[in-house]
Amino acid sequence: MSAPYAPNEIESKWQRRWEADGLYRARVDWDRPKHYALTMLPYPSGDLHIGHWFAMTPSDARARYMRMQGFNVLFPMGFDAFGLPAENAAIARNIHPKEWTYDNIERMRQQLRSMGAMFDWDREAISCDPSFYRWTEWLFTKFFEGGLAYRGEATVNWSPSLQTVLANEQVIDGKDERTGQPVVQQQMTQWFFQTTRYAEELLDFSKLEWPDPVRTMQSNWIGRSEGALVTFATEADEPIEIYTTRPDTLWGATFMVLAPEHEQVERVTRDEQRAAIDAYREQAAGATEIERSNEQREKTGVFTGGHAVNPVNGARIPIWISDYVMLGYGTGAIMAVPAHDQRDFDFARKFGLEIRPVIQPEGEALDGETMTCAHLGPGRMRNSGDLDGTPATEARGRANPAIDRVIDWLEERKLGRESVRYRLRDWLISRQRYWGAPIPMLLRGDGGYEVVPSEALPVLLPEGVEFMPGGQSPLKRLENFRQTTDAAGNSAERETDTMDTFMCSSWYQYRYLSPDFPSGPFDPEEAAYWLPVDVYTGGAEHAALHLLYTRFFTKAMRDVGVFEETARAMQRHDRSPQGLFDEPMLHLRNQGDILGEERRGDFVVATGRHKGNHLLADRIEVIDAALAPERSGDVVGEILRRTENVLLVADRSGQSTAVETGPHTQIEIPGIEGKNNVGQLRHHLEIQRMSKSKGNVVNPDALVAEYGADTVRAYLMFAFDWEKGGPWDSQGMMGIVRWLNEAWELATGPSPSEVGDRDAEDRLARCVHRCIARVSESLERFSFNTAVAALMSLRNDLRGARREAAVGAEAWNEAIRTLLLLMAPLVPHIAEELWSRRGLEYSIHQRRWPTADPALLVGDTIKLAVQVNGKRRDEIEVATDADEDAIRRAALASPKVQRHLKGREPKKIIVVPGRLVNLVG
RNA sequence: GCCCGGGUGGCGGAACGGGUAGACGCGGGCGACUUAAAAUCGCCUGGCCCUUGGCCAUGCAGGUUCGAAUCCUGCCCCGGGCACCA
Repeated sequence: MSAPYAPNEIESKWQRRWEADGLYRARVDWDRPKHYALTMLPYPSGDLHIGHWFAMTPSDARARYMRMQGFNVLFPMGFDAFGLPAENAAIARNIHPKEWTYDNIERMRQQLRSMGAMFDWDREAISCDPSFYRWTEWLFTKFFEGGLAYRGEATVNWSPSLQTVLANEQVIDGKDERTGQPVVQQQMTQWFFQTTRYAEELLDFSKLEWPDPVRTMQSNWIGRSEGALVTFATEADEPIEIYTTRPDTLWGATFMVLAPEHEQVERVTRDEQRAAIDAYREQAAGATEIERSNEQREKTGVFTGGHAVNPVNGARIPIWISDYVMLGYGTGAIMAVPAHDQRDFDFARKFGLEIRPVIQPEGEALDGETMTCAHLGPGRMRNSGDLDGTPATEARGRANPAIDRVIDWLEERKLGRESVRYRLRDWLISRQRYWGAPIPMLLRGDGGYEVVPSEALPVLLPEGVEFMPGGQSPLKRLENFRQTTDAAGNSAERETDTMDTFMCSSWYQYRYLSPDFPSGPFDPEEAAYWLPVDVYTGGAEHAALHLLYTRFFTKAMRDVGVFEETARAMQRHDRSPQGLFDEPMLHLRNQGDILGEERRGDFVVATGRHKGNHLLADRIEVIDAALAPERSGDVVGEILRRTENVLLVADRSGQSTAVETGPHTQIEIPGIEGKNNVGQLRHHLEIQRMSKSKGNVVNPDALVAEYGADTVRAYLMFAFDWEKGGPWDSQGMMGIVRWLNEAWELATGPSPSEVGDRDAEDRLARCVHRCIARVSESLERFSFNTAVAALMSLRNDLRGARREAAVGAEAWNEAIRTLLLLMAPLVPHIAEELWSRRGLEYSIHQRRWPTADPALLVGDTIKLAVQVNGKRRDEIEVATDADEDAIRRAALASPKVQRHLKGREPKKIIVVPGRLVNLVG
């Protein structure tokens, strides 16, 4: 009898051995095909959680599978280490952000090692390390020199609680996406990247194999629209340009609206309206995004007193201002067509402005006086001069005949021109915080900006600084940091803002290639071989942020020439660089989220006295829920929630009562000795996102200690659809425990028989080869749960074979050998241990993946379902190579089939090879 | 409101371009072993009925097809994203 499976002993042993042997070091080898597998790097927040395991261990299994398939696989890991939490910890606990960050990294590195993943730790990159951020800074200077980074004034999102500005992508519903704190709009001068220059290219996903939802989200975020720019003359002799996607409704424009911040407001406003306009502008400037949207879209606005002329029909129309027009989109000014735009309609109704229908729907006469909502559908143009009768469809842009004709009409008369606009804004990368890469720019005495030269990089983040409770960056007050000299030796002021941390994660995949490379962001020789990333895995929450930024970054790097040397290196190795630097990651897969487990709350009997509608409890006893009907008390039921000392208890009828406990309340929990307190009572846990405050987090370290890393890995892969995730189920782990225990016994035990039986061995070989095919195909398409299922099936087959005791040593050894190879990517430690115990050559992870023998995937005979009129009635067994005629005869020979045909001849017989035969009567 | 996903046993989930629905596992039931429990092993496990057989079943209602979880139309739920973008 051999020793039982003891995961904790074997796992650390193999982890040490693999590390000592450098088993997972990836080295350039032009004779082998490469595979760059990348999984999103963690932020070093403190501890690795189960979500990290769920993201990384299946990615590791896929990388290992590719390696066994013969690819030279690079699978690196690092830390996205700049960011606010470190700085907040510094303020709260008086620890330097650097110390906090590196302590966390040290702990998380150990936790990551416990996964048994094939991370190449020689390539580890940490974004807050000067050797890394030196090149983040350098890339900024390249972008600046290439005209892609600029300093500009814009309406930006200022977070008072974080004391910094944020990019549009980082603001959701007027709140900061990470903390949920409100954000205000302010005009500020900041550093930007010209992401908008790439809007069109970013909309092209043709080179990418990315999930549909991510592509849609990015497309929506970029928000391309086709329309026209039209200039309206005004009585103030101040022509105003507007952007519209509906030039076909120009004849229905009955007023204009400018954004309150629009610079021409000043000049079109007439004196009698100036006071009202100024008041409105002031109020709009102070409002947060939330306040603007909180008003239930009730339209507000003020008349400027000025008028414009509609260029298409000469109509005199009033000019208003309103905060429903955004300065940052289009030209910040619109023509209002209330008859065909709901927002304009609402505004016109509120302020009694004219509504003039110019698109006539089929069979219905629109009347501006009586309309109750804007008409947005198709129709024909009317009240539109020569263009009356042109059909307007629901299509957008030139695809709509009305829009198409009107744009041509405008261009012929020089009244306007076709224009494409995007919702996407330039990326605001300045942050008024300390813990980030300094922006390597100097403000000269003459007011111009210059870059810190490459030799002087990195601009080091000064360490001896004092943190203020408010969060203001200490860099601003650090005179010896600020005061410096420019290239000419004149005194200059250093930029004290740092860069958005999304900059670091936009290019980290390149630093991994050579994290110590001293003369560039990456070694072109490494890049020439490894780029681009073949498979990228991680959470879908980054769809519009990180994943859009990194695409922009790669294109920008390409355009400022960062990849030129890499391209030359590729050509030296006969690899064409054509198109290889257009996109960072070719294939993307998103895993879902693991949610908290549902748990019943304790069932309690509470007695005490009622006060109002709640109970002051003298005694609370936890009972078996099944006994509840037999017990009586003042309140009997399940604890739904606990807030401090107040329990919310729901009785059988669903009615809930607040039960208040005090120091004298006697609490009895069977199984917990001594005096119990209210904190030991368990409340109901709903399925929701895991968080410490909800008490529903699953700690992977504890699971690894109890079951071993392989079990945790396999369970995460087996229990969920990886792309979907779902609620944790602590009971399910036992299925994996049983599987691995039995695999251990099968592989360490003797073969079932001394002498083999041909038939039994043949049957087993078929099971093995079917398993090879299923596991391969599953891992190929990231279907980890079916890969584990196939391996469990093989375990069942092997169990059956052992019981039958008809398989000889040779066939058995071959089956076990293949089983271990197939298990290796998913559960690397136990596979290695069993491999070694069976005396096979180290390491299993360097062996080739088995291939399924097609001859063994099909038997001599095959079972076919027989349907009569599409309903399954019987099953027949025929020779695999039986022709249609033989199948027909066999089907007709079935008594069950004959009964259902009721003696009639079938009109038609459909034979689906390998599947079924359907007799239609 | 608009745009994406998705609704399959008690539960997690299978079912490659329409072809035997429910693989694999959890949970549950019965039995074996055991003084007992756990562990382990064996069998059963979508529902219903007139039970060597049959009927109904993939959110609901239709449709296309010899055949639909899969395709089409309409509706209902759930999850996510965007949200005065002119």
